[in-house]
Amino acid sequence: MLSKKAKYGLKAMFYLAKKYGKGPILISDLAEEEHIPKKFLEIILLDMKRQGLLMSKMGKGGGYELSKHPDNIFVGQIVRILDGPLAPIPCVSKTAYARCAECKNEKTCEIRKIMMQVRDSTAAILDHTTLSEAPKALFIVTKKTK
Amino acid sequence: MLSKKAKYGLKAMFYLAKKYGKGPILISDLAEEEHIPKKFLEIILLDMKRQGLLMSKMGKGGGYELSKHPDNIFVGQIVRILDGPLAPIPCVSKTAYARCAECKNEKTCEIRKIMMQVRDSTAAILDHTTLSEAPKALFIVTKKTK
DNA sequence: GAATATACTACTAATTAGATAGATTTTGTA
DNA sequence: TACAAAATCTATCTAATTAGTAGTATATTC
Repeated sequence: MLSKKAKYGLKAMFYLAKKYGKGPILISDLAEEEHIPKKFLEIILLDMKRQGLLMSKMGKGGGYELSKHPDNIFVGQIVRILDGPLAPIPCVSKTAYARCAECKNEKTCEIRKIMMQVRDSTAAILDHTTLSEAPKALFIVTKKTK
Repeated sequence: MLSKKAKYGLKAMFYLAKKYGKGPILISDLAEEEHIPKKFLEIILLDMKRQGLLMSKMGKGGGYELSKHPDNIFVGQIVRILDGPLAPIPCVSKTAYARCAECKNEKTCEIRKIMMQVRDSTAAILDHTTLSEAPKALFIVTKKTK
């Protein structure tokens, strides 16, 4: 499940993508427009600024804007910043691998094999989709013939 | 993220699948073999019995076993019972749809479009994989040419 | 230096995850 | 029929995470 934090963050980023090139946008405006609690949004935007996706300016005429073109910001990056790794279990994460404490044999673990597929397909979607477009990736599901 | 509950549940189900046809298995044995806290496992198995995936027998010689052939039990069912809907956001769930409170227009929501894809690919994997096999579904990712 | 913004610190409330304890019911068998 | 083994039920409990709020500090512009 995507947290509200990530959902709000994505909403905010898509909003800023639409306004890209028009100068800084106020947190207050963004919060009001997208129905996001303002103080919560502050935290979210700050997170993304720290990770380099946003620029901010204080004082009059200030606000937030994307630090690069929407074409170059992927949805996967945003989700990882706000919700952590995409992998459903840590033992299949590429960005935050961790062994399962109770696992007897990682190589033969059926759950791991399955969740690896889930991770890969999710990552393929989110890491090919940018803020400027509808999803690029196209998925074709076929049955493997035994 | 998959909860520990779901991970333990899957482990237990794969274990019972291996023992299918050999009569009831004790919770204690299962817990010990797979390193799952016994009392927690009780709850998990009971959940799955209530949903019809397991049969149990009380008293001496009792225990748990699959209620049908492993070929006919899909990983997606188990995950849904233990962790709820597969969809990353409620507005793309097929089994538990709910509108997002803050959403202005569901039809045009970019987040929704993306998460719909994630849901569909996840479901395609989990609902084509049974307890008796390695995953059946094969995923091919291609870039949509604009 | 006043007004306007973000940045930072520090809470709090609600929910969920991950269990544990102990009593009860069912069943096989001595 | 009594006993022991096993699942089942009831009732909590604690810790972590999520979601959000309040108030203060700091930077910028006019």
